[in-house]
Parts: sequence; structure tokens; C-alpha cells
Amino acid sequence: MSNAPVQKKSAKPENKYRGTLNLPKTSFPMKANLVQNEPNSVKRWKKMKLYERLRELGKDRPRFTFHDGPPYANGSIHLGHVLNKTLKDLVVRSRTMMGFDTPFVPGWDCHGLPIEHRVVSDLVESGKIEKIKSLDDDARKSAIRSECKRYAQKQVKLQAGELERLMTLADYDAPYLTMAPPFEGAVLDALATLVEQGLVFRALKPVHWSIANETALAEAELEYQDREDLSVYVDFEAVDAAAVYAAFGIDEAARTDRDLGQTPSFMIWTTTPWTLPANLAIAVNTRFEYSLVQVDGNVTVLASELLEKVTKAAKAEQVEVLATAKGSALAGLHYRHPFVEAAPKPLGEPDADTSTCYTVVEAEYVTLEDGTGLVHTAPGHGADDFQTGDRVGLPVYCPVRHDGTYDETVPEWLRGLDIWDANEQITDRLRSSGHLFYSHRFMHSYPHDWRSKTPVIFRCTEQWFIGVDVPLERAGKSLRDLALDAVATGVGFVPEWGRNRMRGMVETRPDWCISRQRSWGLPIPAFFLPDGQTLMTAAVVRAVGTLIREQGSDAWFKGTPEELLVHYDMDDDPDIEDGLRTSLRGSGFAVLTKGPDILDVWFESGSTWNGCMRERIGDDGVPVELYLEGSDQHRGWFQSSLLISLGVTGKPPFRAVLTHGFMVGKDGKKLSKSAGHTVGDLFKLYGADVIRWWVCSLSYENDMKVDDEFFKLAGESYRKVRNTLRFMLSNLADFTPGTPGCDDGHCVSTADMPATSIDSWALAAYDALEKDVIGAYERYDFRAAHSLLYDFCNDTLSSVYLAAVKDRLYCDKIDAPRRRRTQTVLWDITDGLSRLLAPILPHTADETWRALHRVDPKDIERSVHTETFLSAGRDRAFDATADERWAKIMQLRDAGLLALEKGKSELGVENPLDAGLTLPNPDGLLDGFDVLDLADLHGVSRVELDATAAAPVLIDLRNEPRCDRSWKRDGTVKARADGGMLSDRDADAVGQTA
RNA sequence: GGGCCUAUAGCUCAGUUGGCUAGAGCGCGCCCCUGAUAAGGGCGAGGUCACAGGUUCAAGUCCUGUUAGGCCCA
Repeated sequence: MSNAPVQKKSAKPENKYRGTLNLPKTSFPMKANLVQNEPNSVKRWKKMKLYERLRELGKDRPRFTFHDGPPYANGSIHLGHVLNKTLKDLVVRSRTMMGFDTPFVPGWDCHGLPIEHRVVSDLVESGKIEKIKSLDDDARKSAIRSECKRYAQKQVKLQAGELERLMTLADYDAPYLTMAPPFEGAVLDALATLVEQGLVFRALKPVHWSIANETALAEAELEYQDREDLSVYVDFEAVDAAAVYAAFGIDEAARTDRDLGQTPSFMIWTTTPWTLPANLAIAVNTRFEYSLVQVDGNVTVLASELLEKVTKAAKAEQVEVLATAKGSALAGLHYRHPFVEAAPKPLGEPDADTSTCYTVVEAEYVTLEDGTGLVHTAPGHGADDFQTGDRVGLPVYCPVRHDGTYDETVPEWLRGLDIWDANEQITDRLRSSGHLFYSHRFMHSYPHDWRSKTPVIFRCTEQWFIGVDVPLERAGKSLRDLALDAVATGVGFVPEWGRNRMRGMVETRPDWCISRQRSWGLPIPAFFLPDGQTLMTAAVVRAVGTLIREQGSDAWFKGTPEELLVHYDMDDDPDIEDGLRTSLRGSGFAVLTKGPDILDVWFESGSTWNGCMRERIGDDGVPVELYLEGSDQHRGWFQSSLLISLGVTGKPPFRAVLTHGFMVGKDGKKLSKSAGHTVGDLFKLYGADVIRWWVCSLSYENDMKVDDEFFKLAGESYRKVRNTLRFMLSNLADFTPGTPGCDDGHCVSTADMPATSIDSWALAAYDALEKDVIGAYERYDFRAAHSLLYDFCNDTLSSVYLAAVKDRLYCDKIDAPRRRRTQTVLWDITDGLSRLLAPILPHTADETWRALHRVDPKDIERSVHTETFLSAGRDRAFDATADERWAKIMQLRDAGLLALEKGKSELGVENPLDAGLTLPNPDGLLDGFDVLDLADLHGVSRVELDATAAAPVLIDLRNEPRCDRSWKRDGTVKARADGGMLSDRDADAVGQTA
């Protein structure tokens, strides 16, 4: 505190007129008590069947098709869900109130590894797994599946409850679940069409392989974590020393001259020594320059540019460059594997051609970023390597078994060894045999299984793929081409840069591996003949799909091939090969075995446009107007949905794609999982409306910072809005709309409202607000809507209009026309505002609207949420016309307030009601305006106009009499018969005419 | 390592196709009101536009690089 003497305010003047005022009165509480009251709103909406009611109302309205991307059914919702689902709800509710029928079916992704992993862990913990382990394959899978199903159902219920608490409006009575039989049938229908289009094939490919879960993983199932690995530089000795020297321009004579007796080596670098047994080639870039160097007595080859870096790191003492050559000169040279005698043949392929092995080959992807410029190539363990091997004709050699141990094709000392243990052993072996130039431990970012958190390896296995570069039967174009076309022109992106991002991803994405080796999922309905031939035509997939639609995918694990193929007619299948048909005709389906693979869950979620929208909403449910998810879904759901839809229908499943960023901590860094409150805590601490108000204020296109403090701030700003609404309600206690002259739904008769009145100004400001807010909702610019609404409440209403009309509301006679006119406007604005706020603050808006309309608390039928925005279906909410000079007058007001402030300090006038203002009136700017309005607008006692003044000037009225009732010094104040000092207006109001 | 994105006041963000003294809200400071009162109002102070170069008559805005951060991939 300052040390100025504290002056006691003189006691308030006696308030004998207080009882004659129309002071605000309301039961609408200042304290929202959201935590207690929101659940009651939720209950009421449930009871009134709000969702169904809206569908009924929407029957004749245009439809806005919107679609929920299914969250994974696991665990309580977190902030990411809150963000995503609130944004979706803003779309649903705002479009509904614009007058669209906006059905919204919530969905859950139910199959997949995370649930299976969790369930199996629980089974292990409880000991039940032992019993299950002893069962045969199908029975074991069925047992695990039934546990998974139960678990998933529980999770769906949990999350749905939390989302209802968040007050999101959706068909929670009938969500779509990817594990529901009809949905499964729809997924297989989509798969069948892709098979028909020739896009589905089985191939050996290196895939990300989780050793812990013994399954191939999708890109989306990987997460990158730091890991310490061994980085090794290994010398691979050349077979023909002379050829290498020759490649570097050193002929035999020169070699003898320079006493170069040693056989040179090729130095490669790898961070996965365990893949060295599978090395079949060394790749160089033809454009780079390579050096033949003598390093501490050894002669070796590496890229010139990396020479210094590598030798320095290894602390080599003597480094001498003997010669240099282009990479192209090295191609074709042969080398000896440091510990494998003869090029190995893959297991079960005794006839494999190994003649091209152990050769230096060319590859574009070789860079000078790391390593030596000579790249260790193991086609069985890397995507690039696989491609190179494919190109130069190397066998696909993968000596690592599904459990992460070596098979018997490797040297004896490695057989059966775990690959992670092999890293050390191989390095030691190389060191002792003199092949290791240098090794060190280092940290790098490495892909991990998102579930088990264990490192993932590349490993070749037989998998089902969707080819993205295979031309479709129907279109002649590949999925990649179709997708690139769609991204370029067929789809809208919010924000626009999503287009670039997605194009980049579509351009570079590999074929889609759609098979998984697990239990909890939708089976890929493939059958195998004893000789290994595969039966999976479109008709087979459809037939099994029909069965699964009836009985669910459990049927696959319980039925025999004959039972599963009851709907399949071989003679009616145009795609089955004749040989296969003949053979099956002889043997019957009994000889078939069921394929062991289930579908990638991304294929299921990528089919929701079909399984949910087309099946539930109808044929006009697709294409969906908007998909709305986090920006990680450019690679995930957006892309899987796009590819499947293009493959099946030839069209994208969505017209536009909206992405939001991610929650980060206060410091802008990734949110740590343990930090901060749970969503449940947030509901208890702040209430859903405050959380939604906060979400609405975010610029969702980038990262968004979260912190407890931000929720507190949102709470404060929510309270400001609430208070504004409350104040308006409190001034409507004695007002009933629907008096004569009122028209449909609201009660203002604009004809009686002069364009120069402040009421017209306010109503016109509301009109403008509604237009802007709806525009913002249409653009999904919720942040703009939020700030428009906030500013309107604070600025237009609280600071300007409500401040100005207080005097007439309190002091005018209760039914004075001027007062009633203002109340009419207040009523209309409150009505309109509660509608505009309804998408953001479902509880508070409904509370306000019901209070305004005096809905009986027991009446559950009426709600703002079955209303529309006032302007829905027409031009404007009200046909208010404000005089166009108002904009200038508001500028003048700012100058007036400044003059008041100046007067305060210069003249010591503290209370604005002790002052009047002389306002400049050039060119009749203020002609036709009510000086009483103008005075109230500045909060002063009176206003005088001066055509010649340049700026507002304060008039000191401290010596003029003050009205005991209105506290104004308006020039009409005088002593009245009752002994009070009253202005004419106040005297009239209290019946003192004398 | 690559692709996409972000960096403006203490905080959260605006800032159109380059063009006035870079704006708003919150917070902060001072003041008013006490008839919206665990409310309301007025005024004010805050910025080397991440950093370093470049293009231009002119750069927060365009280009290059650096740093920090996010998503996706390798």
C-alpha cells in the first residue's frame, strides 16, 4: 500500500429512494457450480432424448455429414481426446444450430495389439494363461479373444461416460465398434473389392518386426525412442587385391614400386552388428569420391569426405591417402565376408543363386552423412537393402527367426543366439580377427514397438500387402496416383499446409502391409492348400464376410473351412484359377487350412466411411464433409481411409480434412505422461464448460500449451461472460416478452426503435456479431468465435451498452417506454447470445436460455440445444438498423473518456456523474441523437453539443444539485414536495410532480 | 538424417498480396464506482517481431542459414 493518508469515505448519502429503483434481481447464480450442475444438465438432455429429438427435427433439414475417427478403446480419455472431441463437438453443435441435420455416430477402434497385450499380461499375472496355453491354436485364440472383447466393451463404456461428461453430443446409445459383426462384414466387403481390383498380394518383405510380440508392425505401431547401440566400422577384405589397386589407378608396377603388399579392405559402418551375418553386398554411391588409404599399416577404402571424421574418431595415428577414385570404379569388385565362408543360402532354398553375393554395388541412397560411404547391405534386414538386392539379384536372406534368434544357416558360433546378444559377440569376433577398425557405443533414435517398448528389427516374412503402385482393374491408375490426384485437387485441407504434408507422405509411402500374426482382430480370410497354394479371391472374402456379418469374427476361429465357406460357390467365382478349382473339386474344402493372419487395425479404421457412414447414415453419408483429427493422422487414419475408399469406390471418403496439433507442456515441450491432472481431475476442478471454453480459445493448428494456470485463466474469462449474461437476466426480472408488436420468436419491434438510439446500435452490433460468429464457425475458426463472443460480452455489452443503460433500467419508471425498449433489446440479445454460445458452453448456454424463457426446472422438454441460431435460414437475426454515424460516435466516446480522465487529474473531478461533457458536433454529426443517450454512453450527468469544438471538454458540475435518486446532475434537479432533491425524470418515477 | 509446421509484449495470440507510430485479451500499475459487489468501469506502462545474413526505396511479412520446439518418417 502507498503511505498516503487513508481518507475515510464520507458515509453514503441516505438512500431513501433505494426502494423505488428497479434494481437487478435474479436467481441465476453468480457462481456457476459447474461441477455439480453439469451432470444434471447431462441427465436432463438424456431424459429428453436430445440426440433423437434433433434427428427428428433434422428430418427435413439439409444434412451436414460428419464422421468420428475412432479412438482406441483403452484407458481413460486424456487431454488429446478432450481437444479432439471438443473440436468435433463444436462442429456438430454449430452446424446443428445453423440449421443442418448433423448426425454424429461416435466410434471405437476395438481390435489390435494394445488390448491383446494388456489382456494377455493380465492373464499371465492371474496365472490363467497356463490353461489357455495348453489349448490348440483356434481354442487358444478364441479364449484370448473373448477376454479382449470383454475388456474392449468395458473401455468403450468408460470412455463414452467421460465423453458424455464432456457434454459432447453424439449417438452414445448406438456407437459404431470395429469389433461389431456388421462392421466386420463391411470391412471384409471393402477388402473383397480391393482383392477384386488386384491390389492385394502376398510377398516376402522386410517388415518392422516386434520380437517381443512376434508380429509384424505397421508404421503407426512404432514409436521412436533413444537407444544405445554399438556403432562399428568393419573392414571387409577384397578378394582380388590387384583389381582394387587397379580401380584406384595403381598398376602392378606402381604397386611394387610403392611396396603395397597388403590386400585392401572395404570399410563399412553399421549400428546393427547382428545383421552382419546376413550381409550380402556393399553399396557405394557412384558420384562420390573414395580414397584408398593406409591407416596404421592397413590399406582400406572409404569415402574421401568421411576419411578425416572416421580416422579421427578412431584416433588413427598414421593416415596416408594412396589414391582416389569415383564410386563407379569400385562397383563390381568382390570381397570376402569377415566370418562367413561361403555366401549362405536362405533356409529351404537350396537352389538360391548366390553368385552375385559379396560384391560392391551401386545405390543412390548412400550418403555422406554418417559412416564410411560404403553401406553394409543385408536384403533380409532393411528396406533399402531389400530393394538393392531385388535390383541386383541377391537372395532374400534372413537368418533371424521370429523369436529373434539365428537359424542354422549362420556360422556355428552364432546359431540359436539372440541377436541382441550377438552384437557384442560379433564385435568381439571382428576385433580378434582384425576386421574391426573401430567401435563405440552411441545414442540414437531407434524405432520401438509402441506397446512393448522394445526395439523393433527389420526382418523378412511372408505378409499380405496392398500394393500402392499396382494399377487398379477399374481405373488403370494406381492407388498412389489416385491418392495424389485427390490430395492435389479433390480434398480441402484445414490448415492448407496439410495438403503438402499429405502429398509428401503419399509420394513416399511403401506398400501397405495389412497382415498381423495375432488373435484379437479380423481374420484375413485366406485359405491354403496342402501344397502351399492360396485361395483368397474376392468371392471368398465376400463369402466369409457374409458369414462374419451374421456371426462375428469369432466364427473364423470356431469353424472349419467347409463351414466358413458355406456362402462360397466355387463355380460362381470368376477369379479362381482353373487348376485350383479342379483340385478343390476333387478334394473338397476339407483339405484347406485357414490362414493365420489378422488384419491390420488401420485397415478396419480406414473402412469406417463404409462400416459406419455408408451403413449407418446411408449412401449419401459418403463422401463425408469433414474428417477432423490430429496431424499425426495424415499418415494414419486419413491415409488409410483415403486409400481404401479410392480402391473401393474410386473417390475420396472426405471432402475436407481438418487437423489439429498436439498438447505440449508450458515450456513448449512434449507433455510427459505422468505430469499434470487427469481429465477426471479437470472436470472436478473446473467443469466441462470451462474446459471447453479453453479448448475453444486455442489456435489448434499448431502445438498448444497446457498448464493448470491456463485453465484458471479460462475460468476467469468464463466468469466474465457468465456475469454479463447474469446481469442481463437480472434486468429482465420484471419483463415479459410477447407484448403487442412482437413478431416471431423474439419481441423487438424495430420499427419503434430510432436508428439513432443506443438500443438500435446494440441490436445492430448483435446482428454483426452473429454474422461474424457463424462465419467463424463455418470456417472452423473456433478461436475467432471465442474471441468475438468474449469481446462482445466485455466490450460491446459490459463496458458500453450495459453501462449506458443502467440508469434507465434502474431509475426510469418500471414501464417507461424507453426502459421497455432497452429490456426488449436485452431480452433479444440474451436469447441470441445463449444460442451463439451453445456450441461452446452447452451447460451455461442452456442454463441461461432456460432462465430467460422462465422454463420450469422440472420441465425437461425445452432446451437451447433444440433451437437454431436466430439468423438460421434468413439474413440477419434482427432487422436492426443503426445510424451509420455510430462508428464515429464510438470514436468520439474514446476521446470523451480521455477528457474525463484528464479532468480527473487536472480538476480533481473523480466521479463521472460530477461531470458533464461538451461534445464537438461538426457537420451535424450528433444531430438527431438523444443527448441523454450520449451522456449515459460516457457515464456523465449531461452532454452539451458544440458545433465549433474540436474535442470533448469536461464540464465541472460539482456545484450543481445532485439527484438523490439517480445521483445525476442533469440540470433539472430541484427540491420536491417530499423533501428530496430529484430530477424531473426521477420525480416522475416516484410520483412527485411538484 | 529427411518431409511438414512453429517462434511477435511477462502469458495466449492477431498482423491480408512486403507499405502509417507493430495490435488485442489476460496479467501488471494507477484511479473511479459501491445500485452487476467473491462484481462493474476508466486510464496507463510493457515489444531489437528467436538469431545471423541476403533481396528491396521499404521486411514482423520474401529468400538462405543457425538455434529451439512439435508431428510424421528413416
